[in-house]
Order: sequence, then C-alpha cells, then structure tokens
Amino acid sequence: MIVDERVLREDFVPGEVVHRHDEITHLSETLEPLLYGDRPETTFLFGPTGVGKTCLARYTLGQLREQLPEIRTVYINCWQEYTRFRVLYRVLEATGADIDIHRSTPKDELFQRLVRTDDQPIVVILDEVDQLEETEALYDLHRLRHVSLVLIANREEELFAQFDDRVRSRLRAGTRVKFDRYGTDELVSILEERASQGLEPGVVTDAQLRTIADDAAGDARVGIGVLRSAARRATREGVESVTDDIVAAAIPNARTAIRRETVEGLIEHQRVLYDVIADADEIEPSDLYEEYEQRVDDPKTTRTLRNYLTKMIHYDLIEAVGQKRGRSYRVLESDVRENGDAADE
DNA sequence: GGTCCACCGGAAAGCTCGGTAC
DNA sequence: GTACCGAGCTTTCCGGTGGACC
Repeated sequence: MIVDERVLREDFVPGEVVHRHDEITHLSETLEPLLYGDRPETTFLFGPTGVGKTCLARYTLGQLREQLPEIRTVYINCWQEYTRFRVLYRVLEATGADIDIHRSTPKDELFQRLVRTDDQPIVVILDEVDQLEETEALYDLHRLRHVSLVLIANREEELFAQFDDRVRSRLRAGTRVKFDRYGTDELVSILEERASQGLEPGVVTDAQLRTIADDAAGDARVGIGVLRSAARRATREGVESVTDDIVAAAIPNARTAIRRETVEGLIEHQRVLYDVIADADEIEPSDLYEEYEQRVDDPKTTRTLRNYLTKMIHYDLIEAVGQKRGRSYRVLESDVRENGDAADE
C-alpha cells in the first residue's frame, strides 16, 4: 500500500510546494542578493504550526542551491539545539570546520573559527527560534558578514520580547513573511499530492482526505500524520484500501503520536513529573512535589522541578492554571500513555 | 492593613563530565 | 596520572507576588 514512506513524513520536502506561491516568491526575492555576492537581510517566517514554514524554507534554499551550488545551507531546529554552543557548532559542522571541537571548547573559539569560514556564503535556517535559550547566538551569526539568517517562529511579538536590546536592534529591520493557516481545500490538495506519491493508486478516497483535512483544521503536519497513520493501520490489517473506520481511528492516533515523541524526549525525572500530573488530571504544586518525591529514589530539589515544569509548559505537554498561589498543573489534551495504538508510528 | 504562607523565577555558586596539556 | 578548563545541569539563596487569615 505504501510505496514511498518518506513522502508521508512531515519533514519531507516535495518537488513542488503548493498554495505558497506568494511566500516562495517573497522569500526568493529576499535571498536574491546572494546571487550577486551580496548579503540578504535577515528573513523571518511567522505563522502557526503546520502551515509550511519549514517546508517552504528548505524548498526555497534547495532552489537557491541549484542556481548557486557553492552556497552552504544549515538547518537547525532550536528545540534540540537551544544553546549558543550547539548552534555555533552545527554551523561549523556544515562547513567542515568542526574538527577537534569538543564540549570544553570555548564558545569564542567556535565563533573565531566561523569567522575564518568566509570563503563561501552560508544560509542558516533557525527553526523554532523562539526556543533558543541563548539569543547571543543570533548576535554572533548576525556579526558574520558571510552568514545569512532565515528565522522561523510562531509569533513576532513573543519572539522579539525575549531578545535583548542588542539582538533586537539588529534584527528589527529584517524582512517578514507571514503564513496563514491552510484552508480545507488547500489541505485536501496537499494530502492528494502526498497520497499520489506515497501510496498506491486508489487506496484512499477524496472524501476520506477531506475528512482528514477537516479534522486537521489547517495544520498540514497533523493532516499528513493522520494520512500516514491510516495507511500504516490499513497495511497492518491487510486490507486493500483505507476504510472510513481506519481514518476515524487514525485521527486521535496521529495527534497522540506527535505528543508522544515529545514525552519520550523527557529525561527520567521529567517523565515522573509528567506521569504524576497525568495521573492526577490536575494537581497543586505542593502535592505534585510530594508525590514526585515518593516515586523516585533520589529526588531533585523543588527549584529544579520548577525548571522542568517550565520546560514542559514550553513543550505544550502541560499547562499551569492560575498564577502564584493557587496555581495547579494539568496535562494538555490526551494522555499519550493511554493510547494503545501508538504502535502505528 | 498587616502578617503569614505558597509559589515563582532570577542570579550565582557548586558539581559533574569530557576533553586537553603537561 | 593529574591539574585544569569550559559547558551544562543542579542547588542554594532570595526577592517579588498574591491569596488567606486575623
């Protein structure tokens, strides 16, 4: 049934990006100075999750590389690479200048090495840049005349609010490309494209794709996840085509899978905290700390737990209800541990 | 209004780990 | 082998905030 698994992944970059013509043109024009040896302005891609920001950035840079093969491009997801050291290291890695770099190498040494890689331009995509904890990395990269930045985030106001004055003043003038949510028809055609490339002909109907698109509510990441989950389930059940029941079962499953990936990235103590909150539905801080201490042999201090909680709120795994005294915590959406169909992913 | 208490989060110090230099 | 360095994580300390109670 599945003929090309890669096409059904959210991070797959298609040969042609549909329904984003204006945004592609805007980004391409912004990066055009590279073709003449000039440095383009920093570009921001703003918009909600699943509207194609990352896909479009990677697609456009792919197009640029066809015109300018010597250009070097780096994609960095700031969820994973959120420190100055890691960001600089990833850029160095792409230039091949990362030999002998280790965790005790001073960050200034990384920067100096990057200064010496100025023989060819580098375009750095920083995805989820609002998750960057050390925004000095942006200051560093902006200082490098041969480095151009494409910064991806959800909301402009929140992103700039976390910059210090030095970074804010340098990036304020950048170009903005804003993305709206896909309409249902647009999402249906995106899913049709993926299905035609990734699945055997006729295994999923137009009506089923519309059901998936309706549920995804403009989020292509969710829509593609549901399509993948449905195809896998149909394969496992040995049926020749996707049924409506399979689609219905795949919808909650795909959402759960996205959250589960995040939960699995938690360290042991964070996971225990998450479990305590999930078990209680909603819990006050004092009860949460007490229950956590009972479940682990070597508990962390409450200050460290507060750091963990802040992190999990950032990850959209939990939410804090209320402020200061009287606050409580609860998990967001469904508990990923309860879904037995997680094997789909 | 004053006090107590629970809670948050910033700042700084301490600790651990992986690596280098001698 | 060991002293040292730097990054990342954890802990300690403490000020700020706001609800509960008198």
